[in-house]
Amino acid sequence: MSGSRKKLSDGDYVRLADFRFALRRFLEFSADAAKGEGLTPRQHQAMLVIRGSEGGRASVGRLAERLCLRPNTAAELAKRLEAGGWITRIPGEADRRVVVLALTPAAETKLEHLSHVHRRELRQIGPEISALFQSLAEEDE
Amino acid sequence: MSGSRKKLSDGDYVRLADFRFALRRFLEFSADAAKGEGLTPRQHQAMLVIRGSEGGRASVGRLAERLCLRPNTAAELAKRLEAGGWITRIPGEADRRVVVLALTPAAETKLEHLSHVHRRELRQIGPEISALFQSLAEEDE
DNA sequence: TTGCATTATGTCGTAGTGCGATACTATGCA
DNA sequence: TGCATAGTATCGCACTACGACATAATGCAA
Repeated sequence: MSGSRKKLSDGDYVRLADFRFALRRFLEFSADAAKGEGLTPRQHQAMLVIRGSEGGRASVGRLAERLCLRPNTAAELAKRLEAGGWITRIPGEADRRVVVLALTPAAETKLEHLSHVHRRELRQIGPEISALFQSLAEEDE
Repeated sequence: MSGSRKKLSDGDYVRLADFRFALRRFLEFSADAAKGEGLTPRQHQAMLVIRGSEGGRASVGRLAERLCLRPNTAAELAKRLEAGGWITRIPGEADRRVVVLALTPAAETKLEHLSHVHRRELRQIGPEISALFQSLAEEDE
């Protein structure tokens, strides 16, 4: 068991809270960056899922899976993305139930900028987060 | 500069997307754990902020800062926590504008359980996340 | 082929939550 | 004493995720 049954110390709570705070700050950074480009955070995340999928395309179902959303929510998200001109819908070829989503050139451009900024931020905070993981893994006697 | 101006590759997007996916899965895990205890995710996070603060107590303002919320939103969160019997309000002694929030015994118990589960999960995913940070930091020629 | 469970997506109404605008009290300084 | 500021609280609004439900396509079995 190696101490995982021990009562949590004040320090344990501080470490857990600090970890969540670091996570939240990153999410805030990300949300602000997206809003700065005229996107909602979810729209940005959806665009990244599509671009990071096989062939730069993703179905509504894959969107739901990778964003941890119910399928109907992903469908609404796709509708808003299409209305904003960020994606195009391509009817599935093999299975005509599926709809394949692909980024428009405008979305590609915005996503590339956002991704640059995000990678830079992640490289910045990487060591801090890793250190927090490290301290969470340690036992304090 | 070291290549941060280079065009992003397909692999770069895959890595960024994988990182976000790992993050979301943790947040889903956390949200599910909170709901399993009859708490909203925000309520759980607020409880952790309070417990992880100096003396196990936090003002509404600190809650807002550590949860990246506007002060009015934090006030509403505190109201719901009090209504649920998770916190008690203590009028500030030095400055009577502030309200100090402290966990009830019931909240302490729930938070301890949730924190155990969270620490276990974080120890589990730590290596994976750290590896993702590592791959994001690398240049791919 | 027909029948039917299953899958993928879409629609609608609802609930929760965060925010802006605003207000109120307390503080502290000129 | 007067007044700008800080901390907290209230109200109405907007967004989004979900459940319930609907629709269309698929595939398997008889």
